[in-house]
Amino acid sequence: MSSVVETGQQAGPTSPVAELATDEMAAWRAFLHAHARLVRRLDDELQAATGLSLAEYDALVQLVGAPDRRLRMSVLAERVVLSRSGITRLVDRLVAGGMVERTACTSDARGAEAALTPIGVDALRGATGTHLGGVRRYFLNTTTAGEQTVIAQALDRVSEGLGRTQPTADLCAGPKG
Amino acid sequence: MSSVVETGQQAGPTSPVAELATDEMAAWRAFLHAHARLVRRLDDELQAATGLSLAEYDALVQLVGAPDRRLRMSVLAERVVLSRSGITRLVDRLVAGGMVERTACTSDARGAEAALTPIGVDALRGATGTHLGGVRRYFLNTTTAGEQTVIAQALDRVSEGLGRTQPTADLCAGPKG
DNA sequence: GCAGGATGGTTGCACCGTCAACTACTTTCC
DNA sequence: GGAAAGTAGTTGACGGTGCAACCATCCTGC
Repeated sequence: MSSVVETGQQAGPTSPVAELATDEMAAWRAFLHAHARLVRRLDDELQAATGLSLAEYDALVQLVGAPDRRLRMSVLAERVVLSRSGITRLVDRLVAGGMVERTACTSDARGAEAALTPIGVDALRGATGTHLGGVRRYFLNTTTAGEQTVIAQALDRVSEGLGRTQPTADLCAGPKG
Repeated sequence: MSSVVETGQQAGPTSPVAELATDEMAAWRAFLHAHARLVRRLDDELQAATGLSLAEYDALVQLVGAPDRRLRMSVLAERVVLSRSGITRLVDRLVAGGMVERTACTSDARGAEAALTPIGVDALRGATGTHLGGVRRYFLNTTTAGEQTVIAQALDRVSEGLGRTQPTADLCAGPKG
């Protein structure tokens, strides 16, 4: 994929995006592209089959795997990669659907916890088939086990790095002090 | 690895989605997670530095690489993985910023084209440094060349499959339909 | 050349997620 | 103990995106 860039009839001293065509960038663009399509498809299918969005499903998965099937709001937010307000709203929806209960945190009166209900467990169970089927069909069946291992390792490392690094702060005096 | 989805029952504290923990699913989860974090970071940095969102930047990149630096709306939509209405609005924003012009399509009066303006080229050139720097810092520097190659190949294959397959309709048709 | 159906693009509306501001509580430090 | 600072979560305002409806144009068959 490097249909990008050539055409440089105006490309003064430097073509503005020459580097986009490199192999490295191919990986990046493949990543972005595959994600967009994959998530769209999976989300559509899940929504059609169960009414759940991918994010909601993800939250249920996190909860079912948590001790006592409950998680602090902020922990859940971190796990599903959502802002605090985002998780508030997502949990609102799950609560409205009876899949989750919001309870006060015993050890910290500021805190709230989201707890999976039996309805939530059922919903998750129902959605899991659809979801895993989709992941398998569109992702796992198209890639080899070896590739999957590489992807998992490499991308975990990427996430790791991002979790800890600050925005750009010490590099260029970016936003967010 | 064993069964996949039969998820029959959820005995006691055991989760009904045990399969989510398999190696394959690890790849999928790493993929989702890395994407969420990476895109968030990159988008924030680009926005802070240039006022452009990642999607807008992507659209500019597509345009600069197109013949005559112009593209039909629908083609642009396909390339940046946006719906038709989404691309209409994105182009609206770029037009408002003077980076793009919307022109009628000479060969098809229904059609519209988005054409990059000199301002758009400048904006793109300015944004490219920030963007590539971010991609390099958070993605390329954290992964090896070999991993990048695997990722590019595997994920291109995934996109390929998704581009052609219809939603859930023809599961059997395979990625060639 | 015209009716009827396909296709390209925009608009109305609803949804989801963010940021900033706010409340309520906890922790720190004097 | 109490003020100040920090943290957890919610809310309001807002922006971006998709879907469905819509209009304009193109294409097909007669």
